Amino acid sequence: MSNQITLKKLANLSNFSVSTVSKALADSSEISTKTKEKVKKLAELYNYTPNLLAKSLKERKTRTIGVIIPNILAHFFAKVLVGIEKEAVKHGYNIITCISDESYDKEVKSIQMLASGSVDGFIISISKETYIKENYRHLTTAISKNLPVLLFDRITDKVMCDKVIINDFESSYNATKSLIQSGCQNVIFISPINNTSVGIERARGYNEALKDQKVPEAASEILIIEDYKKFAHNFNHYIENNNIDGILAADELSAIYTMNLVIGKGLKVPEDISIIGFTDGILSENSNPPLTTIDQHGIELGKIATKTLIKRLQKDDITKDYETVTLKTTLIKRASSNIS
Amino acid sequence: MSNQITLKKLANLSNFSVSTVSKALADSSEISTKTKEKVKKLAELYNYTPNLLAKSLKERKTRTIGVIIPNILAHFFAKVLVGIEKEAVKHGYNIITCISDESYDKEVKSIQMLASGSVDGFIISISKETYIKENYRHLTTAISKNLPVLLFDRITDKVMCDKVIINDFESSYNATKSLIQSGCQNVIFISPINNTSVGIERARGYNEALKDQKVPEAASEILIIEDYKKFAHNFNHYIENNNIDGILAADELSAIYTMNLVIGKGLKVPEDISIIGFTDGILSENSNPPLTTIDQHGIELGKIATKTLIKRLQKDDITKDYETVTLKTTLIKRASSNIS
DNA sequence: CTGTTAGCGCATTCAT
DNA sequence: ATGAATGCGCTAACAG
Repeated sequence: MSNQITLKKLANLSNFSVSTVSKALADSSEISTKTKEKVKKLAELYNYTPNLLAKSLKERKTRTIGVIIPNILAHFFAKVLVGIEKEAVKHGYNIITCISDESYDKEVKSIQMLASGSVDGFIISISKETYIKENYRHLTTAISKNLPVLLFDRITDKVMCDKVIINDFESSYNATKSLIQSGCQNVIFISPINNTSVGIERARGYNEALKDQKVPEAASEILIIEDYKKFAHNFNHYIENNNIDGILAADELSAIYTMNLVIGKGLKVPEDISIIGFTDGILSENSNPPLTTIDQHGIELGKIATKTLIKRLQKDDITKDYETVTLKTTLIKRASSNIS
Repeated sequence: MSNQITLKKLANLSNFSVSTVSKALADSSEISTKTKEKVKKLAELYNYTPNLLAKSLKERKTRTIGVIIPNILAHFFAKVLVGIEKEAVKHGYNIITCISDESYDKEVKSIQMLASGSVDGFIISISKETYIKENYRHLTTAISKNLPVLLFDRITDKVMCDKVIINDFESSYNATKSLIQSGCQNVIFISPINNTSVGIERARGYNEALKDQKVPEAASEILIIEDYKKFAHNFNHYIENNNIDGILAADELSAIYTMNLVIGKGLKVPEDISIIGFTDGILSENSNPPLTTIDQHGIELGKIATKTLIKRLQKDDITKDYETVTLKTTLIKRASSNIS
């Protein structure tokens, strides 16, 4: 740490006691105006800033939020992080960010570490591996230690807490419906997030829409991406043998990646195949053709998540009246589809 | 904070004193094996984890690094952050991330806040606005408080500290040279980071290469991007009146954005115009055509920055033998250019 | 109005 | 081998 100026030093310099200095700086009504002025001037002069660690220890709260994100390179999560950071700063909170990298172990370790006094609560999106292990004890443990948890986007029913999500089912349902109404007969669904809550809901929306639209003998196929290289191989094969004219992808990268495969095959987008993706990120905006996409409003989501958590932090009883906020997405029409 | 289990509670439960428990858990040679066993078992049972805040306060170090980044939505910075986080965790450090959003005020405030006991040192990339204000006092102040600062990518001569950069001049020089050698006669340079150290070096590399290659009557033009919308307007105009056949862009987004403008004008890439960008990100890889780009090895850069800072943190005298690490970039040839 | 005292949770020096 | 006492920097109850 550092050669910091402390209350003690200020006390020595001013010939007041430590507590008087402390109160003076806090503008306590107990202290005379003269003393306050003197002390404040001195503090200014020496550029005093209170040691936040000591303050946190004393007050038993840190004004810091722990954020656990699966992958910062996905534009959606980066956007959410921007929103979280902005809103946190606005309320005088700091954030400590950990990247789980889709690993259960890293998620657990990060939470354990931060739960040892470093944060007042958590904002978390669950890693893929955690869904596979189906073990959410690290989350419930945190809550039982009085550290509120807010889950966003990738959530689970197994943990009782505040949640902020988007209307995944509906968004997916509507996008699929739009594709069909624009003339697509054979729409497939592509997902690299198959086992997350989000992936499941989006797949369900796709399936329901197909059912409701009753296209005779329509394709109904969900292609899972685990490894992009392998997927490219399989997809190229698939597209030769199947008469596809519409694709809904569960995230941004998979949409763009698939679009490039389609174009690479000599097919035209959207003339031969219409494509819609999720997340309105930098990729969708700048692809060629630009991608029709479902804007998840990541920054807004991050802000709301943070607001909700901070509200929770200010409550006495942390385990009551949990709320689940569901944000509405926006379909942004661009040249990769013909939907109206 | 929380209903944490503390040394004190463990002491009560075990009928040992706080200090004995503390020593036992630290495996001190002063304590008998039996006592150690008892205490450790109890600690395990109650899931004891030391309060890091108290530990930090006591030991006067936090094992936390403050990271200040201009914009997390730029893929390069996101990659660096991944590297920083990975390396930090590896050494038992946490990171607190602040996004300056290219604002001087936010940069200053973040550093002030974190300098009040929350971190042991900083990893920073300077905001655009800070370059304009030319005020780096917040950085030198941190250093004088014994909080080491490491600058990466966007650096300044005005602050003495460790630095990690890439060979911007050389990379830009070589890219320009490659374009010319591939047959380009009129190469322009496009930069949205005009007033940063990085932007200046890259522009210098471009200019030097033009000079050395001695193309007769070659174009030599640097287009600055401040607002993308305005730039689009100007560029469309520019390209109608100038016979351009090569573009070097100072970052990834500007490269892709410009490429789309070019294509929108009905020109072919790379047949009519070759394009090279900086940063090997998700955009370059998935654009159409894929972008020839200068890989800055962001993740690696982040790791090295973190390693360097941690090394510094372990030194006694923090103000000696500063080092500047310069990483070599890699030119990745893709279809947006014809370079060999 | 100001100062003394105590305590947040921990590590550590100094008794015993 | 164990425990008491001290202090990291701060706030706050209590005393004067």
